[in-house]
Amino acid sequence: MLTRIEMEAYFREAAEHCLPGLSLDCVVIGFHDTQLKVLLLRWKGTDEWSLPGGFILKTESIDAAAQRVLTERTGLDSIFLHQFHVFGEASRYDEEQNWQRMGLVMKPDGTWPARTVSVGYFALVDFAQVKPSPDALTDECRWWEIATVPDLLFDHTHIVEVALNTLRTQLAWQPVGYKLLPEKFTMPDLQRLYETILGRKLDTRNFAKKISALGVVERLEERRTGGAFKSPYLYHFDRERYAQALREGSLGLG
Amino acid sequence: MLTRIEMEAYFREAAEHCLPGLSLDCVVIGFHDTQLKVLLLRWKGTDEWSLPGGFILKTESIDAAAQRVLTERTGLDSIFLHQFHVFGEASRYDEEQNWQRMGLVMKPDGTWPARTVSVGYFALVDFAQVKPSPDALTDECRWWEIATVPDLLFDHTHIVEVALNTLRTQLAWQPVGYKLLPEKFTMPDLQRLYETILGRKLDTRNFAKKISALGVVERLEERRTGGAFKSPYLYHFDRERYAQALREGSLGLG
DNA sequence: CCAAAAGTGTTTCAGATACACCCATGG
DNA sequence: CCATGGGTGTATCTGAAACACTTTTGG
Repeated sequence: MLTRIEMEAYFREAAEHCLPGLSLDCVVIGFHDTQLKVLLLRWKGTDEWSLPGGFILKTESIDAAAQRVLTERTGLDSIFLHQFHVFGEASRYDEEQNWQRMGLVMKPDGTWPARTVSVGYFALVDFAQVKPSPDALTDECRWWEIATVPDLLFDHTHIVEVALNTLRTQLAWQPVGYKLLPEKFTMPDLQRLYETILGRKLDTRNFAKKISALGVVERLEERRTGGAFKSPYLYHFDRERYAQALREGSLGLG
Repeated sequence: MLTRIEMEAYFREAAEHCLPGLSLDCVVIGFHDTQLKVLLLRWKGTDEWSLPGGFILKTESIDAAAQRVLTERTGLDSIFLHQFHVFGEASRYDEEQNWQRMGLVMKPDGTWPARTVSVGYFALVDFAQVKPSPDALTDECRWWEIATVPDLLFDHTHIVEVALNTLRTQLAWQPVGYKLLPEKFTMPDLQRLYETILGRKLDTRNFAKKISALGVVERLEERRTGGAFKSPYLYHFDRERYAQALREGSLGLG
């Protein structure tokens, strides 16, 4: 449980160096084991989870702040980030209940932290490269399957929903495959990824045909061995052609 | 030119009732005479133009604030608004030059107004319904053709660019026709609108065929008379089917 | 040898594109 | 009567969807 001392130090620090009333929250998305995952933090001494987020330094751009926050949480240093929405409902921080769930105590003057507007980012990361680490206010940082995410603090459940919706509708213009898959991947990997995001099955032959026709991937001699059953070929993206397909919005697939 | 008194009153007012460091700017888009137009304000006693914008009351959601700001500028009271991006570069308000262009004088302590983060909205409105009116700090409020928009204050030129790009890439999911055209319109009106946004000519027969196939419009008995040449039929949108086509993203048209 | 995933081509259909002429209207 | 934009149908092509069997591998 957070002590009053810890909480006060945290907010004093933020008030001094950061923009007032503005924060950011990141929906970090990874893909593993045919599932989309999202990175969540658990608040000290509680069972309450929230998105990784933070404040913006007075001399820092919001994009840079998001990078900084995520570098600390994931150990990665050049993360694909996309700002997707601002959450500015007057009520989003109004409820005392949320602060109590976090294990925060009231400020000495009997009030709770004031209304904050939050800028939402989604990050697309290679699951395998991330080393999740909690911060001073949280006990744990780990991946959750999208389908099993618990009820989050504040409006974070809503923020996750909006992020996923945005990802779906912008599938054609976002580097989903490029950023979520490792350097080398198999055609079934890529297909599972699209199926998961779109929420429906795709035809194997048509999928392979379309991806090949776009020329965004190159097949390697290598195969992935060690799994059960027939060993699939490995592929990697052709950086140039992938970028071009994104510009033209031809990676929507349906 | 704005006096120090006026400026001070304005910022004192804002500081007292509004969220600090946060503003919003609106790219109000209309369509007239085969051209997209944007609504701009001219600052008192200067030739400098900017987007209509404002601050967010402490108890108000950002969306509500945008509605409020635009109601005052356009005379409309239920405007289609879409939040599309947050502009949070640390440098966007840094340059004294911008404040000087606006005709603002330095604050008494020798500083300029501090960094502000701005939430960008685009509004789609029926050109004919708008009654542009300036506010206390501006002399004039009027439509500009997109192609002839002058160099705007701060990063507003950039904001307009981002708004138009967003409009183009989200064409399939935004109620562009429904909101930009009047109640009754002709097929050529609708086609010109799409051509303008997409930046290319479309085939008349194919366009009419596709729109009809989607069933989003209904042809009226009435024709538009008074123009030169053959009188075109009038149409109106089928509200239900239009909404459905938007949900399915089938109004992209190529 | 069996179970399960990987890999591969052809046919069919729908939607997109290309294309040209007559009509109505105001000046 | 003429200049200009409005209105309409068909043939063709391209890309999407439907569809099944053989191969490989570990257990």
